[in-house]
Amino acid sequence: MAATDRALTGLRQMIASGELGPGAKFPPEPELCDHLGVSRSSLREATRSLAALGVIESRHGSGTYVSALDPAEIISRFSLSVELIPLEGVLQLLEVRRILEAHATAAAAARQDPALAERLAGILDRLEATTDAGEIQALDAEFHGAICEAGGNPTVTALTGVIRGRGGHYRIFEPGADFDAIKRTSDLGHRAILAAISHRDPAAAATAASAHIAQTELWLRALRPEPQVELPAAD
Amino acid sequence: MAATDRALTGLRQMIASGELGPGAKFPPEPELCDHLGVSRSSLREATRSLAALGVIESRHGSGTYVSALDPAEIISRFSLSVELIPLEGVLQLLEVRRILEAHATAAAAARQDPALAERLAGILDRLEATTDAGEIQALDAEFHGAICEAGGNPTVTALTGVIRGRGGHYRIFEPGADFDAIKRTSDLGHRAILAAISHRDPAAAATAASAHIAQTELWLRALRPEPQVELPAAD
DNA sequence: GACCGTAAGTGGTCTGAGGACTTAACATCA
DNA sequence: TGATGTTAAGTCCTCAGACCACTTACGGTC
Repeated sequence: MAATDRALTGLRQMIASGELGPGAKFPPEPELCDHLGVSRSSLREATRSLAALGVIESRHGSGTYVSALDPAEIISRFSLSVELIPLEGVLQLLEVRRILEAHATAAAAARQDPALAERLAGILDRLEATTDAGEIQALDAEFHGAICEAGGNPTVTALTGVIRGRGGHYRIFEPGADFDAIKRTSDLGHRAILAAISHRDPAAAATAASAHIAQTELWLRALRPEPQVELPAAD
Repeated sequence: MAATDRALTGLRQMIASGELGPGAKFPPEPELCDHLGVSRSSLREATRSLAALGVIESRHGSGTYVSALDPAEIISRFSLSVELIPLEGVLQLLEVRRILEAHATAAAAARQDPALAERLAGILDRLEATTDAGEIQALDAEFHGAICEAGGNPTVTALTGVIRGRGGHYRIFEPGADFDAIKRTSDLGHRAILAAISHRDPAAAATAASAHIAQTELWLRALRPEPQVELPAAD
């Protein structure tokens, strides 16, 4: 087994075995090198790998620690890779978001929290009053994020957040030919979601959220058509 | 900005800008070091980070390449971190699996594919005939995996697969006090799912899948109770 | 008791060297 | 001509040593 893989396996094993729990501190690098039988370079490449995955954190001058191992935080790390996925993959991810967010929106509607409806109404008031692309994206994220949070599963909130962030890069809301129509449709979709939540109607909330995100998927397909399919290679 | 972060940002930028698409080859390390203004150590730590996230691949003796950037493959990389998440987080993830797999199972039921039902029946015949923990886990994964695949969204298949793999580590099916009762309930759940798919009843399929996974969540809670809550620290 | 400077501990970065693997060009032989 | 084995170039992998930057805690000073 290669040196870096040996180090990687060793570090993961230290966590998986329970030797080091969330927040625990690793021994200093020289000691770990000795223990794992690799050079400092290889050890550092292994720790970087785990840090990228959100499993450990290195703090300059302090030490290397096991992260909180919180699924929401780990999923957030995914944005580094999700942001590079091309359109075809983003559409697959948007279906995931649609399914999860429909569920979370229904759960939020079932919660009977007047404060939530009030907060959401305030966000929509601001959202409907602006035409700035960046502000639209931020308020949209705040709206959906608040709903997911009320849904009660932080993992779902993190996952939908990552996907929403990726979709936002396509900037559907740049002023252009169909800007007015798209913006109006989007605003209406948000109001439908809010109405369902205010009426404490989970089924309607799920339907409204699902329809709203499905609409986004259609816009993405229309605005950024897929590249030509490559000719099949003979092999 | 730190050296490794500079390299990381630079590498990601090369992909995000479209300069390098899926499968493209990066320049040799010395050239990249020059271009990014960092040493080879820092560059290599950056490439390791992106490799851990499934964004790039280094091939010994050949070169460094952009990965296929396929969301299913990228999600698979997640298993490295998900496998270390403690129970409380796993339960949050299992809810994600329940939601997604209910959806995928419904989609599979709507597909009207007799070959699928036949294949699933074969898997269940073998599953019901064994009491070996490892074999149960493998066949269970094959059953649910085949259904998700038929659902049509590879990203959903990958995500549910990663979560299922983590849950499997708890080995609910180790022979023990309640083994017979658990096994029988599980087998019945699988048959209910298959019946819904065979009858092309998406709603029933979603319900059956959801109930089956919810049952797994209950077993996990029961068999591996959460650790004691820590006393709140004064700060 | 509060503040500050110092020193030890620890991760971050750079340089240089040699090894291991892949790939393709080339020579050889049937 | 075609297949095969050899060679060399290209590239990533690993190691070692040195120095820098940051954090933390100790002890002194006011």
